[in-house]
Amino acid sequence: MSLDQKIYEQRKDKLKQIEALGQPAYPYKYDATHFIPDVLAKYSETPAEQLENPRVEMRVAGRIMAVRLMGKAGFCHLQQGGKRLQIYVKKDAVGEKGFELFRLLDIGDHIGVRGYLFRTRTNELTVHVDEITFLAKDLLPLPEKWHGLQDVELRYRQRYVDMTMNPEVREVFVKRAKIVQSIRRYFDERNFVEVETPMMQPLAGGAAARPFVTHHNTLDMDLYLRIAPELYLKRLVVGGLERVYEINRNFRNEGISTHHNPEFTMLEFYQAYADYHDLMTLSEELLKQVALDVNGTTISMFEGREIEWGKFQRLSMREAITKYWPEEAGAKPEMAEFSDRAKVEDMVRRLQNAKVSMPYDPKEPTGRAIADMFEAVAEEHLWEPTILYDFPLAISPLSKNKRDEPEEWVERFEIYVAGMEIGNAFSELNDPEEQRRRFEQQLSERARGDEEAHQMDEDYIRALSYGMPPTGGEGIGIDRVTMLLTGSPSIRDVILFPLLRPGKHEEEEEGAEEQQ
RNA sequence: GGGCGCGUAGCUCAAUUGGCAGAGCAACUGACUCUUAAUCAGUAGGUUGAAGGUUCGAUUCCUUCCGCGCUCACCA
Repeated sequence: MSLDQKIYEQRKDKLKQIEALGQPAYPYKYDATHFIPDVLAKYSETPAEQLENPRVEMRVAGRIMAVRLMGKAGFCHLQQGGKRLQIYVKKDAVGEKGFELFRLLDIGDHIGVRGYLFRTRTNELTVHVDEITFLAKDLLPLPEKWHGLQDVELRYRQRYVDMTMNPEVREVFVKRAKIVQSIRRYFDERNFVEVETPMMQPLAGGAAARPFVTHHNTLDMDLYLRIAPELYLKRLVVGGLERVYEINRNFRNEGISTHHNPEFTMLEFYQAYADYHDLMTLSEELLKQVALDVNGTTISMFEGREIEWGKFQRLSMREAITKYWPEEAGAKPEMAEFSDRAKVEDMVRRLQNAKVSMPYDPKEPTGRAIADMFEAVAEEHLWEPTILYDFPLAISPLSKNKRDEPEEWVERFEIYVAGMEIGNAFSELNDPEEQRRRFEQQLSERARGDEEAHQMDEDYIRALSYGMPPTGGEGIGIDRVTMLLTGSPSIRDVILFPLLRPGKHEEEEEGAEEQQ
């Protein structure tokens, strides 16, 4: 028998003994009068004399996280809401049976206690218990009390243990909830309507990514998990929801890294009668507000460096390439050179000669080469919140042409913080005929082997043909914003149950199923 | 997918050049009515991720596989 099983059996036996004392093994409820974090907040400064007269009576519940038993009395720490409150259990106070129960408790058990607040000799706020109510047994041993659960894989697989042992994990997810709450409030206050659009789509559009495929049995049709809600949300703008937003999951069949999880949460919003300049202002205001709501300050720490959310820099893609152009690649390019294919090819060659690693395919459009140059040269330097604007048309099939340079450029920007892309926005293309040409261009990219190129979406073109007002649209990655605002270095630290390979246990079960 | 690293008791970690697989916590028994990583005395707990190879002898060296982490590529 393994140790785990042995402890499991021992504790089941203790549970029987607890029942024999007249306590139900799995009672239905406990009427607590106080919540432990509130008790700590309210009485942490109250001096001992003041707690004596009048006594602060209460019932509190929690999970036992530490036990110090000394013969006929003992101390425990009870954990609730990520905080711990000490309780003092004395045989004289809880009686023979009560103390018998106390001795049968293990670290990890849930109990409720009735008593009053006092301060110990070391001045720790403590509940003086006169009655213990058993609430639930922990049959499996919790990790070591001092180091907690460190194994990263186990932390993700058994998040319930991780959150019990590591209160800072709980904090991250509480903050994540606040981030979403803050975003909702921002848009609700501005008359945006929150909607939910299909996650299973016959065509996976609205972004450049490989989709997951699934199948509907009754209709006998393949469906794709959405890579973006974009095209559906714009159909809604056509239909008269002039301000609309959605916060939900996207699924992309791509690699997994510290910055990528196959399912991730995205905010997308569309505002009729706005262009990308309006969205730049909105984005700055939104992100500053969210930082304030969540952390109470516009400064957050990430990888040991400060991020100031109150101040954004704005750079065009061409400016960024020029600004961070490496010395080894020769003279910085002039603005005009970006419109000349031969000059752009020369820039790529100079970068590659300077040992800057970047992909380049001479058959691809000039615009893609420019975007790749940006990623190779500038992206990592964009630590302070940056609005990077004006993108090549070739990589932006859904954006409106830039009004003063319509041939090669579109009105699109991305938001970068700590070298990470967290947002993408543009003046939405609403000319159905131009949209059809863009899709056709994408189809030829697809034929060339680009699996991520956009597909033709006839119904979307039909929707645009009914007339979409001028509209600005934007997507913001909630997971990455959460990383930045909570100082979490990996996206897996801000996703409760990140995708992992099946563990040993699941593999065995799977094997058993296959044999049936 | 490529490169680097890791996997030892439930948890956190040791183990000299290849030479009897250990500690702390958790668990169990006992003592202890203000402890706080409680203390003290004792007990139990291992297919060293898996399979194979080299060797008198493998946690240690080699091969393959599995899982995880970091990193590069792709992506947001």
